[in-house]
Amino acid sequence: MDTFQSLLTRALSHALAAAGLPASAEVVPATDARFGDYQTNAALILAKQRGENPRALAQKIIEHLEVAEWSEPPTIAGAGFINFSLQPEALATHTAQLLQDERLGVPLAETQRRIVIDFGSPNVAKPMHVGHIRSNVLGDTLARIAKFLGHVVIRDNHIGDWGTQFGMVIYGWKHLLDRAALARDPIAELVRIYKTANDLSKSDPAVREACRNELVKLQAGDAENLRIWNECVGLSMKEFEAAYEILDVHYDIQRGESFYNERLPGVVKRLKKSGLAEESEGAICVFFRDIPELAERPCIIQKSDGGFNYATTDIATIDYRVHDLGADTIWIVTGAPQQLHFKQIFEIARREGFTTDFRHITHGSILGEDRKLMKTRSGDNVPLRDVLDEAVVRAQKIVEEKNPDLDQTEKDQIARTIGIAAVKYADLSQYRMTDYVFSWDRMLSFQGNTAPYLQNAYVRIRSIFRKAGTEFVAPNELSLTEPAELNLARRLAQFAETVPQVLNDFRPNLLANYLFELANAFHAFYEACPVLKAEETARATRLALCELTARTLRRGLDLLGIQLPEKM
RNA sequence: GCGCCCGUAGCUCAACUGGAUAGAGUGACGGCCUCCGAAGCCGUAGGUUGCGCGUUCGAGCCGCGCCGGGCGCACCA
Repeated sequence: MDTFQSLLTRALSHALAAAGLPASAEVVPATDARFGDYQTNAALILAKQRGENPRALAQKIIEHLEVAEWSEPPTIAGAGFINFSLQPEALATHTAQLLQDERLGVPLAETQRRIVIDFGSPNVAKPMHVGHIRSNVLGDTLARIAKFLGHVVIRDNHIGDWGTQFGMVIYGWKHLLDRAALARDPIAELVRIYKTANDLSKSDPAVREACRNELVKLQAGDAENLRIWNECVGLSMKEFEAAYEILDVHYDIQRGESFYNERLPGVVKRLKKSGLAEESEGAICVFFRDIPELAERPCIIQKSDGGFNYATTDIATIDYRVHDLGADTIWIVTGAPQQLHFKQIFEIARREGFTTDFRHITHGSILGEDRKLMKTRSGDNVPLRDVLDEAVVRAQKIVEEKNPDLDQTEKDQIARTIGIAAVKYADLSQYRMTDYVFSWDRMLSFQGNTAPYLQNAYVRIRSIFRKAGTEFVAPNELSLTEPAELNLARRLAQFAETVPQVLNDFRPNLLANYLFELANAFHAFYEACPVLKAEETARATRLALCELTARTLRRGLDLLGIQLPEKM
């Protein structure tokens, strides 16, 4: 089924053609309700190009517009806008159709793509902290939406399981490990031995040398070091999996950096052979002398000591994703600091002849109280688990206060659903590029534009259906008369227009904002229009609106990776 | 020094990619539970969109220059 926006856009194209005008123009949602529901500035744009009077041109377009099936007669306003107001009957028909549509009107993407989405990428032997929420939640949501729009999606967790830090971890494991502490909290103990080894190696050259030897042995395939490495990876993975379970974030594949290890020499050989890479100051580099902003910034793919680095790994990773996984599109979700790196990597891939659609999807940082980046090293970062635990605890208090009569297991379940949702939504509902200072209260707010507000709308609907006591049957016809009913129907119709828009610039906050407005329209409807007590036709219509709102909320929140309780 | 990102109500954020009188939440103040769940609804107050030029019918959005904050710039990832 079509959205009103696409129906009107098509009608506009026909009208422009009929009027002998260039037929590319767009109808967009009205910027303000007092201008109607949709608008187009086609006349303004064309008038400028042709040096004509915009209002006269608008009049000419209107004469050819055939939109009576959905809209009141279009009007000209302001400098030459054409405004459309949907007819109540058209909205009623549309709402009835949405109730028959599994996809709630959301169209499939025109061309289906095969997308590898790289997000999360935690490092072994390091704890997950608040900063990891962003990449995980953003990447997971984009994956869900891409999939819903019909793309083939492969979510890949590019785990940091290889690299120089393992020299210190293994040294620490052999000389500093406290087995009891490891059993209690494996990651904390791994961090401790890593930090200690790191500190020691700074002051003691012998330790530094020992660490480097452990690394060399690991890379040479030493059995014991491999065993230790494996155990560290296993312990970290267990920790990650627990977080993913709580966050409801999932991966299709997990290819750590170690997976690409044996491919690295081939990468360097290939790039040297093709002339893209050259030696400089003992290292093998790719230069971008023809690109001004990269001219002074070569990309090192082999260090002067012969070792490889993450650039080498990332080139091998692209290779694997395109050739082995068949990706035609790769999305990499990371923080903004890595922008230069991926600019280089993508440029190398292009020079090698890759035609893949590469996107580096960056996000802002979570800052500490000092307005500085929260770094793993600095120690003042907040562990992910603490945030999630605190979220649940705060939710428990409120559930206890609002709904003390529920039994305890139900209360716990609800608190978990609400608390985790609040954390995820706090991040998803804002523009991905903005930095913000971490604050418990902002992340764990349950009022206003928050997940619990949306969940509450859903819960109110579930409550109505429990009281109604009958299975919902979609009526053939609706009759929308009250302003609150019409408003809600309008919002419901916009879901299909909003979801695809998220992927234009990778902005889940557009969907979050939409859902907030939908919930707001529902709450207003709920206050203004009694459902169960209404007379028969109004009751049927209102139940239908409730059902469609519930389905839209469920689908929309599912795309954001947020779950719904039946009660709260 | 060069490059990227951000600057919007006291605070936290929107603004559908250049549209009309810049909108929400929160905090403050005032109303609404005899009625489907008040985690709600309705209202009031709050703005030189960091500053200055420019582009055009029209700028929070585009260009140039400043100011402030964050991040990155050769062998860590």
